[in-house]
Amino acid sequence: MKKRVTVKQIADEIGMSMMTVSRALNENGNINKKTREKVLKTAKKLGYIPNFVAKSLVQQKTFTIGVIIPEITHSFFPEVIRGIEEVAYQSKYQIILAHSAEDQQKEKLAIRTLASKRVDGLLISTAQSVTEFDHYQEVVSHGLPLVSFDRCVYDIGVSTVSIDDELSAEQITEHLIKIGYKKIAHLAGPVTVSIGKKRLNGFKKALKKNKLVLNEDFIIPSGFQEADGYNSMKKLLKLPKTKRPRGIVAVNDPAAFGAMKAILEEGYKIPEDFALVGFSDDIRAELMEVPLTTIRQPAYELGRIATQKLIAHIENSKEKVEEIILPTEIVVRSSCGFKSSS
Amino acid sequence: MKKRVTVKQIADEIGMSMMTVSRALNENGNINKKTREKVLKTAKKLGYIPNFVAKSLVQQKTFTIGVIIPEITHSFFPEVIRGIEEVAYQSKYQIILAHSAEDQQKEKLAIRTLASKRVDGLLISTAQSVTEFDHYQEVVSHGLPLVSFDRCVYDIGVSTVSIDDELSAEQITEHLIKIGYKKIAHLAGPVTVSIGKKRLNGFKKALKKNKLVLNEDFIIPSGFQEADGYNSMKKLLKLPKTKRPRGIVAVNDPAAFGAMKAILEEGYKIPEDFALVGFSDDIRAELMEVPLTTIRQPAYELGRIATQKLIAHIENSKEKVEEIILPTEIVVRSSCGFKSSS
DNA sequence: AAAAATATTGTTAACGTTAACATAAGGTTT
DNA sequence: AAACCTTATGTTAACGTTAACAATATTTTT
Repeated sequence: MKKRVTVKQIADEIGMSMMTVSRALNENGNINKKTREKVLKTAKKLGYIPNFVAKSLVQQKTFTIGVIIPEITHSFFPEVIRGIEEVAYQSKYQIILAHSAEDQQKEKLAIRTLASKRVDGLLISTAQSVTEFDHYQEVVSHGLPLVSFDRCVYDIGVSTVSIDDELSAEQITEHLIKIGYKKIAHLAGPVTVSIGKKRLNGFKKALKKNKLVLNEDFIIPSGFQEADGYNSMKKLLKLPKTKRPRGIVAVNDPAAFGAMKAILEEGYKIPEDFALVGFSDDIRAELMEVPLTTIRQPAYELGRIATQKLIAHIENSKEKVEEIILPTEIVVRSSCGFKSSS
Repeated sequence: MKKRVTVKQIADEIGMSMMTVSRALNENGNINKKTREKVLKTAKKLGYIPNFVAKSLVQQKTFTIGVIIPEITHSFFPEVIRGIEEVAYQSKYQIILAHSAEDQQKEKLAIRTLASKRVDGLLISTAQSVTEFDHYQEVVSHGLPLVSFDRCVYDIGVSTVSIDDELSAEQITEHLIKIGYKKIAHLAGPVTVSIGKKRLNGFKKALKKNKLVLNEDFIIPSGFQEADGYNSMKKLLKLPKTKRPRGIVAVNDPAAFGAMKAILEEGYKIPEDFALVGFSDDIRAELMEVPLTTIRQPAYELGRIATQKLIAHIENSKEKVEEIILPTEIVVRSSCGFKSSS
């Protein structure tokens, strides 16, 4: 490997000080036009590549954002990442991507590593298995800006960007109720995760509002993965027929896909035997054997806004901590058994 | 923001030298057990977070890998990234993710930025619009390890990890021929990109091998996006009926989805009017209105292997440059019109 | 032409860490 | 007890850059 070219070498080459070269390369401060041209020419000639590591050390700033997501293969997250990347790019930040794979330990470690790498800020969507938040608190107390998105953490003094999970869950549950379903179950996410809890609350609220009794047995602790939905639905199908629900509200689309698989596998029909709705409008939702009624989340927009907020926090320590809520939309397809009146 | 805790502060606190503290924290070298415990305790007490930026500067190593991908929303890439992340994680590397959005300029800039950030290596899948490769050559000549994956660049002395695009394209084209189609068109990717060229070559080879004449009009310059496939197919559909192809080999699944849309939109049937095949087994392929016959690529595995190879290059400058080729599998669904004999 | 203002360049130290070498303390061998 | 290991710790310099201040050259003002 060639010896790397440094500012010093450029300086020696043209017989000037390092500072002058630095100034020329950064186009700041007062500097003679000719000098600058000479520096730039020499830099090019020698194949100079600036060393951001050294620069970061001096300036205490890396222009890097850490992004921690729980599951990159859910179509929601790549969309979010696209939004994140785009805004970051415009503001000259790069992103370090870490994948917690829904695992608390990995998430903790990722946070620590990213803090060590001195990212300027952190964007986190909480892993499913996370039950305590000391690790967030820790970095926050060190002054590292953090924005919590999608699966948020509240009350630790950070901005959050999400949709109104409770309201959306209420709406989609109510949609089932309006169609006429009365016995409705919820494949719930872990309540330690914001969206798990909020969607469950929304589900309950819809029942209450419509004066339906809440059957605790119809709240099935599940998870965010397809396999979770599958297993939970299998459990429901083991109930005697009269004790089974007729409508299913899954905590998200992957779980709904799993439930759909379980239902169809046992020879039941959707929506004739079971009405099913999901949450998040996964890219596959409209393509499933029975197209899935779901809630559309503005993933790309969410990524953009979370990043804008984070950069605002990074660049202005007085930036207000906010809970930002983005609008959703219910997408009615056939899995809920709704007959359009047209 | 709290003043950041440094090795020096720990050293002062316990009245020892920075070097001793450094040794204790890194668990290397000779050090008294008691001293080490004291250091660790003090580090914890003060809330010490090691500064990798400084460490990177000294050790000329960042434990960071740059990953540049052209389109994060194609389901292929998130899978690849999952593989990359996993292997990187195991070897204690982080990944900086950059999105070229199929744009040459962005790709160039990303490479330069990542080189400046002193990533230890680079993993690149070439953007669609890339026509020259100086920017690869440049970093390579600076001694920065690079592994080219999926959409590869050859003859610049870097390892490549891909599937056998030519053979796979030949196989899937031949599959159409075997079913009985003779007038087959190819929605081609840009030939400046490896997979564009290789898949086109495979297509041609299949025709030749089976003694079909190659109609140059049936090679439609297209692209990797759904819109590209849609537009190209629309063009084909404008041809008088007798001049139209009966089979369509799309350069990848998104392009095939676009073509499918165009075909169905005009009231034609698949496979009755047009047989259609794609490439890459996008997550949606099996769920489409007409399930798509395609080539399955081991995306996750590809990410893993590319990363293993890159880390090998990083950690051993004598590591052999290789062209690694992974196996594919043809996935026959209904869009090709194949009737299984069972 | 002296004084003042401006433009340009240079010097020193710092960012936080570790490599390489140096020293000291204690234990062993002969 | 002199010579020699070991083990533990310390010192100095370096990684590549820029901030803060200092100095000099040039231009403008009076």
